[in-house]
Amino acid sequence: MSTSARMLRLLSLLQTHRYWPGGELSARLEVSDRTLRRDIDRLRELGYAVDAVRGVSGGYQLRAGGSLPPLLLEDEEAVAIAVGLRQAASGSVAGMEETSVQALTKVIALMPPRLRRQMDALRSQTDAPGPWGGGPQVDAGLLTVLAQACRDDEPLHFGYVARGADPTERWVEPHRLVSIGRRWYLVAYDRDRQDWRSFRVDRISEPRATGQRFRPRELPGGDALAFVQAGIRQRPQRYAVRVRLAAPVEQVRRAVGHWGQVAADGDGSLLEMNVDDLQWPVMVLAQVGAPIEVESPPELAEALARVGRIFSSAT
Amino acid sequence: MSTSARMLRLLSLLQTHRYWPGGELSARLEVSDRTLRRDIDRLRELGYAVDAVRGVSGGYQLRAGGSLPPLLLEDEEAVAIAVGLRQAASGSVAGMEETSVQALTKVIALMPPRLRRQMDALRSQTDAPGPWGGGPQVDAGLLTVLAQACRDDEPLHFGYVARGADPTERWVEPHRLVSIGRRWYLVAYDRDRQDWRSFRVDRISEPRATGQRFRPRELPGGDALAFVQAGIRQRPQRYAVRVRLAAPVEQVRRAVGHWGQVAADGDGSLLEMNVDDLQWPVMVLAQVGAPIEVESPPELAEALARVGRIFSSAT
DNA sequence: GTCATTCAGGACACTTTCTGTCCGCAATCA
DNA sequence: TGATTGCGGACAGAAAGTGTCCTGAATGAC
Repeated sequence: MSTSARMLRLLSLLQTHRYWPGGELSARLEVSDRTLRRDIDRLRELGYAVDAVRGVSGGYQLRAGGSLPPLLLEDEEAVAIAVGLRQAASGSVAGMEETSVQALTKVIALMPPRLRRQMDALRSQTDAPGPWGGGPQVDAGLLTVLAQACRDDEPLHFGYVARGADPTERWVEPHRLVSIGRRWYLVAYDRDRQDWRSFRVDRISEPRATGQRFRPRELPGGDALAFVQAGIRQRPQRYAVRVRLAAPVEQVRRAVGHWGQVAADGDGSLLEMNVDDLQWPVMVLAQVGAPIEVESPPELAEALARVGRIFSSAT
Repeated sequence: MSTSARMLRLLSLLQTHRYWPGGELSARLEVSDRTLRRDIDRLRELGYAVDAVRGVSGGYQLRAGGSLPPLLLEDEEAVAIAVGLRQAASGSVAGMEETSVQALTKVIALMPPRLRRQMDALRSQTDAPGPWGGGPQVDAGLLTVLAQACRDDEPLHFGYVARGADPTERWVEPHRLVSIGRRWYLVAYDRDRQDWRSFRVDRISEPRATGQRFRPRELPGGDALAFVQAGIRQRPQRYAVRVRLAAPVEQVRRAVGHWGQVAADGDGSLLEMNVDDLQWPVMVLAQVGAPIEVESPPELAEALARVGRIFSSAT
């Protein structure tokens, strides 16, 4: 076995069990104990912190060091990571979406097909929306295809349905993915229209990479996020929810999480949140289970009344 | 730079941008083009699939191969992975909990302190319970401490509050973590009581690893899962929810996700789910927003009626 | 304290690998 | 057709890796 391969193997061993007597390591790597010590030294020179314990039942272990060593993952671990990232990328973790997609793309691109199949098999279970799922679900598979095309400078074909328009076929040079709120946008140079456009990812269908490459252009202004924001003229109608609750702040906050602001209001609480969809606050209020006074919007009061009727007449 | 280090560097380069002209690579690694070709060959011998394109604007790229190459992650990517896995480990992804914890432990153990701090900083945002948060939230940080102690055979001190008992201090040899339903259990040998015990993780506090190690004992029967299941005599009271809804199956299923079974029932749907906590079905039913007929349990009907009154009287 | 165990690391001789330079060949694209 | 880029053999010198010594130091069992 070559030195490089052996070093990787050693790193892998140190990562899995964390604590190894030197004899065991040298046996597994089929080298003398001296060489093992040298290998350990090499790892240390590469910046990885390998601790050693001397004496009876001494041994080596990898400690967290200054930089993250190459992660050597078992198959299931890789799948778990991909699944977890997929969740994070589809917005279940605030603020991590873009980095998650980036990491996910990297993992997916390197995954052997069998692992990818395994991951897809888990998809039906994991992508299920659940009660909280509001708004169009983002397809993590789609995201990774787009992210990969951005990274590799590969031109893309895809179908696109613009707001209130007929389906069109696009042929673009993808530039960047941007996540705003709960939506994803692809900033790309449209080859047919010869101009920069931003596309809502949930309206993109059947992306086809060509395997070719293009020379990256420079986005005017350079800031993809600003470009997308400038493009969003009409925001979807939003509700500014403002509700008084006869329950202690703590209780309300536990139900709301970070999806809204909760303030004290006498003995009760004042809840404020901004949402696209009223089902969200309805669910929150159902969980709090305390008397409610809706200040705004009126639509929320109507929604509550409707659900109230249904619930009251439920046998 | 040593050969091993250069190989890792090359692998890293191939992972980040995916497509590189040979000249660029050899320049970055400060070696001749010939050596670069040899390095590429070495990678191929190690089992990594490196594609090459000849001719003008040719180059190299890493393809998904037979095995997952060592993942070389940027700092933010590592953090994203840790955050995503944390979510998955706390049960947001069904069936992946144990593997997620395993992968998470590996990543955390290798993370430099600065990344760990960064991750913890994100914790306040990501761990927020939100409207769906039913039941005690599992602390992923706690889980990784326990998982690591299991892996490294390190004895643990921790505080424990058994069901309906006073707080006690435990001194155990941790064996395995087991996830059942939405709960986590630690199977360990209790040194003071000199016997095997299973501990509910959400009742464990302040685990302290000692840095020592113990010689692993063999769990009688060998099956940690069976051991825990045998220990759970009295299950918490559960509700078998059975509800008829005047809404098409599709709509109901979208709201329910995989948290319950939905079947067609004439024009409407029949929803069945098993829960510990009735707030869950209440929220689901609030989202569906269709007329309801509760078959069981009676407690659900009461809960709905209570929420219905509150909603109806919300100004 | 004594002793066995285990990691640490210098020295040396030997082997192997690695590297750069040279070369002709093959594939690709303008 | 010619320019560009990857492929890979050959070769000699440089560099490294390796095993076998050795002594030292820390640790824990007795």
